[in-house]
Amino acid sequence: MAGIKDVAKKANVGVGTVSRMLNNSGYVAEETRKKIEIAMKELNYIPNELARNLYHKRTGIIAVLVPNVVNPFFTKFIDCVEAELYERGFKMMLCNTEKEHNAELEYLDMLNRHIVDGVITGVHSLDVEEYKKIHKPIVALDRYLGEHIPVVAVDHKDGGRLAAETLIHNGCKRILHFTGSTTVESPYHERHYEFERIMNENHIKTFKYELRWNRFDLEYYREVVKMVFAEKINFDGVFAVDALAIECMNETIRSHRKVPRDVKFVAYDGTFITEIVEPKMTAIVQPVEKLAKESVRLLYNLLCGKEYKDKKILLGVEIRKGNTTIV
Amino acid sequence: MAGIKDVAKKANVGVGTVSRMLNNSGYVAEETRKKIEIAMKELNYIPNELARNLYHKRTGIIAVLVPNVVNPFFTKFIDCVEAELYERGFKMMLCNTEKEHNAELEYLDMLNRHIVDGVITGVHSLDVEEYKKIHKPIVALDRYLGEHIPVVAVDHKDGGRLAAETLIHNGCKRILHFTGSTTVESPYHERHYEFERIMNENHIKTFKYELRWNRFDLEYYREVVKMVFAEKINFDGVFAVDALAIECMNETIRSHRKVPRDVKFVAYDGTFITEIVEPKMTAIVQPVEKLAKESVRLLYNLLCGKEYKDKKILLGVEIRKGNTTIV
DNA sequence: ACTGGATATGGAACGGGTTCCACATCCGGC
DNA sequence: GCCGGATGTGGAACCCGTTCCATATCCAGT
Repeated sequence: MAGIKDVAKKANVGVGTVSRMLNNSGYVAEETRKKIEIAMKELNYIPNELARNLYHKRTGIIAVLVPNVVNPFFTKFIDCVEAELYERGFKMMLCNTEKEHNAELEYLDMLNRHIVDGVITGVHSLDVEEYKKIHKPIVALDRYLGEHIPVVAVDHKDGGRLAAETLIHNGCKRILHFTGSTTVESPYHERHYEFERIMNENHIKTFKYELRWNRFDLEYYREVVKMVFAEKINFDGVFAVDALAIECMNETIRSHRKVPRDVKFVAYDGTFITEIVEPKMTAIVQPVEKLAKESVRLLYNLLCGKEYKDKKILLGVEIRKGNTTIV
Repeated sequence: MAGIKDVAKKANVGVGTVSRMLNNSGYVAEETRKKIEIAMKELNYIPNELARNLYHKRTGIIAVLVPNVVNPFFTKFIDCVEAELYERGFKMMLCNTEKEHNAELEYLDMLNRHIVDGVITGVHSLDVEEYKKIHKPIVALDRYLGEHIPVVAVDHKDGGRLAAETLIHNGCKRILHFTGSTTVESPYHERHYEFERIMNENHIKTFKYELRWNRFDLEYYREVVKMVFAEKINFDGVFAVDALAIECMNETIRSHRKVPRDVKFVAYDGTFITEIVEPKMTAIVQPVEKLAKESVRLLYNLLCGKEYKDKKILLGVEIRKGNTTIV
């Protein structure tokens, strides 16, 4: 409860002197320092960050927007971003936009209301127009939000290529291919275009299913798997995001077909869940930690007012061979 | 950039009137309202939340501390807490204390520095003494932090009983039992005490392994599994937290033993990962969503200054039968 | 005509820091 | 002895809203 004025009075100095001492700025005589120190201790003084923030117009808080927290890709992203922000003295405000569709707007508005200093958004929902209005530090994860907002993503085209080539080398002829929703503009579509292109080139049949926008939960993936299996398609290869690939594999196993003998799987993302299933999944691995680091780095540059030439950062992907493919 | 003063000047009114209008408090004539509205629009005025916060001594931000974000139990907890806080108009600041051991202290200090209004802590590290000093809204998840801090937890004793009885009914005679670290005081130990008690009562041999404090990651679990398997113990039942149980099962399968025929598994927590492995795991399920809801409810009561009789909230657990046990 | 409550408004004080300017002192150099 | 830079200090102004008090008007009731 004690404020800087109380400290100043108790120590018989001016408020300016106390402030200078607290911030180690300007001159304060050693003797005065001690007097103030004693006064602070006696009054149990703790600076009120709110008042500081008001003056400096910054809070040291970054909002991170994700469509879903539970999806391991986003979980890991959040985890890494938090660590990276912490390193640079920032705190992370986390926002899950899945349930409340107006949450994204609300969190963006926080930029204007000076509650957060910047935003990292991995959300794939809002109209791009909303972002155009805002000229504050924003970085996008895997999403195009207009010219002025830098994007961090992986080389999805290469990811699509790796997946396609792997399934081809494994001799797959009839492939289930689950793509993201095309209602949002995002770099990730590249992997599906490239995948299809290569499959076409090689005259391999694919069965393409477009997933619904903004659903990343297990329940939905189960629905999709049930639906697809009901069609009794004869397939020998699957390309899908981690959790969906896994659900698909489990259903395959439950239908008494062997993996990888009868069906090969390549998962996209390569989060930890692809490593805890048996057989371990072959996966295209996104370097989530690097994505997080780059996102924070870019945002930090924006915050410091540095010029960023990096409007788009593209990181490499790798394939991690598991036992859902043979070669 | 425009402030309330600019608006007042432009609309030819006093700042008080503008403020009253913004907050819908006190009287403002309809005509004046319109004038102010126009001025606000022209100046593109957005209230500065920071100034508001300073006056009201609140930020609407709650810090949530967890030892690990990636562990699905905590992930789900965070997810639910965020949603619940959002409902009540609060934002969540997320802190992972795993990497930086002083992070916990720093985030607690935010309470004093008025950066956050309250704390929900699921962290199992800091000395309880640190918490005793703080008389601000704090709620603990599954951890005792002293008389004055309410705890939300599940009935671990019952969980231990359910696990024990299940393995016994399944005819297990030699059981691997992985317990949490006993260096922290937490309600969760109850499950291990009860489990051991029942096993002793029934003269069933257990092999007990105490896990290291504050490690919830896969890498560590793998190490533990490798270590235990190296001992070539002959076991027919396992009781462990989700991810560890899964790693254990996978290693079992890789050693060409059949699940559940040769070895039965009961996982503790029952997060989604126990549902995506084949065979699906039998698990003691913690009602994470309820834990989150109760945590937020208690914290909210503290924030409102309501008396809480609820110093300890105990929620029920359930067993979800999967295919890693037979009966 | 008088009174009192409802309606309406302006502006000073406040919340708790930071910064800057004015001013004072001390010391070394010429 | 004078000058100028380094050292040191107090306090007003500011950051941007909120609240409260003083003041004013209007209208209905008696």
